[in-house]
Amino acid sequence: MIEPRDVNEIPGDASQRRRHVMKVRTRFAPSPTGNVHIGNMRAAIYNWLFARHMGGEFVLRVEDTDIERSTPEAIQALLDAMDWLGLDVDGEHLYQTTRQKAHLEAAEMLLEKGLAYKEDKGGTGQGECVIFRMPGTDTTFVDGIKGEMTKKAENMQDFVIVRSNGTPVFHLANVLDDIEQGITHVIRGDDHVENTFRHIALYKALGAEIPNFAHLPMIVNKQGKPYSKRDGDAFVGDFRDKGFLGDALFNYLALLGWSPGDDREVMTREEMVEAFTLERCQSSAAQVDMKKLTWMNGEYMMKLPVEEFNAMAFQALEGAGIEADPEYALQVFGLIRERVKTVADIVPMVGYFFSEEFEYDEKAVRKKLQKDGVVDTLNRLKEIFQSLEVFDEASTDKALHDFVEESGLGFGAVMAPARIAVSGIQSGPELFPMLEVLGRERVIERIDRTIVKFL
RNA sequence: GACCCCUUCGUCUAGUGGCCUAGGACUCCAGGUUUUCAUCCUGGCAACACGGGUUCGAGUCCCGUAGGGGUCGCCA
Repeated sequence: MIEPRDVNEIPGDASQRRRHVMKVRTRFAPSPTGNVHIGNMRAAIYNWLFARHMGGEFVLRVEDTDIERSTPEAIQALLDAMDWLGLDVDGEHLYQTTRQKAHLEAAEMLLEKGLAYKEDKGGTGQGECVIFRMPGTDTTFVDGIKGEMTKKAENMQDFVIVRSNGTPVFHLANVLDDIEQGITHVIRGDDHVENTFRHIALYKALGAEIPNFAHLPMIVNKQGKPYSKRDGDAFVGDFRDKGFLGDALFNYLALLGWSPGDDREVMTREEMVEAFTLERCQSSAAQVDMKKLTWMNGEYMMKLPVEEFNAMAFQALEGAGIEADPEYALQVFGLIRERVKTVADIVPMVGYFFSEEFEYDEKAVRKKLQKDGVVDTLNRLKEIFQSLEVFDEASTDKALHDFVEESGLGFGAVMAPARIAVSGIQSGPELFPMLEVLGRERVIERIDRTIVKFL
């Protein structure tokens, strides 16, 4: 049996001390319920980062003891989410349901040693459950993030480890499985701090070496309360649906409660792995800032290889039920590529390229189109475009400039109506490349339609 | 209520006793670039929760106060 002082009383940073002694191994132990909370996912990210930084291993344990919710689909969703974020796992996954026998045997052993006892707790008549006896000594551990934590013996109570129906309770299963998987560092949410005192007692009773613990602050909403479904976007899937990139969310979440110590924010995986330490983690709660996430996502979007961007755009189109000629679509994507902040921006931004039923922005029509002279301008523009030998970016650009010059109209008085006539809105890609992609036929047709409809 | 923990700009953070008249990023505002929008550039607004100590010197150390959070299940 190894005494706790081995872990807690040697001065210096335990994680570094062990680096040379044993390989670091961290874990992610989610319940597969179909949705992973971002707080949990951030914990997974920190575990992953820490393991990679230390040259150790990161393993997965699926806590699937809730039979009703732990469906194959839910497990797959969990794996997909991890894959999306690029959290690669070492070794085989451990499914907790396969461990029940071992859990129960351990409980039996504790019973035999007198470290646990049976009782009908509270006299509820549910039958006897197995209760772990707290040792009656003060407990101290050094949290990798929060520092030294102490709990007095009188403030700790015995707790149930096997229910009267014979199933093991979380505390027992969790500790036993961490031992089984050789976990050296348990990095988890703040809500487990109190459990840690119990778990340490269990490790001792089981004669196992106590791992290092580190507790991450919670992610909270604007009111400072734990971030929940009510606050929206509480699950990893929500972010994927909103068009965020896995790499961007990873980077954002990594920085929510940790910083490399310098001014870097948009960082590569390698840079984050290199810089990550628990000592640099924050010990106070953090709020998600969607604006900053969106900004960061935009940074990642711009760096995305063209092929990847196009693949995502095609997928988005398909998802929206838009059928498009691939060649034409590719040209359209090129036009909007650098203006997109999230994948979800794509469809609303390209709608008018693929349909003649696009909407006209009312305000734009009123302010820019329904003015004296615009009919003439558009008619003239149409004639010019029709007469062009080649209809492309350069030729439309030149033609329009010439027209502006000879007519004495301002650029705004020509460009704005032209843009609205062909796209319905005032903002968008540069006008001339856009005209080229749309093609002469569409452009002229749309100008005609605009005149009939509004002027 | 008991026991633990937390507290720097609106938000994420840098800061480990002098380099801090507190730095960066996002947001917001103003100007410029782009004769659209987005981008980009420049500038600006904006914080050490409060009160006591310790010290020549405190955002940094100590003690209180206030506020916030977590936990107190045969949930995980």
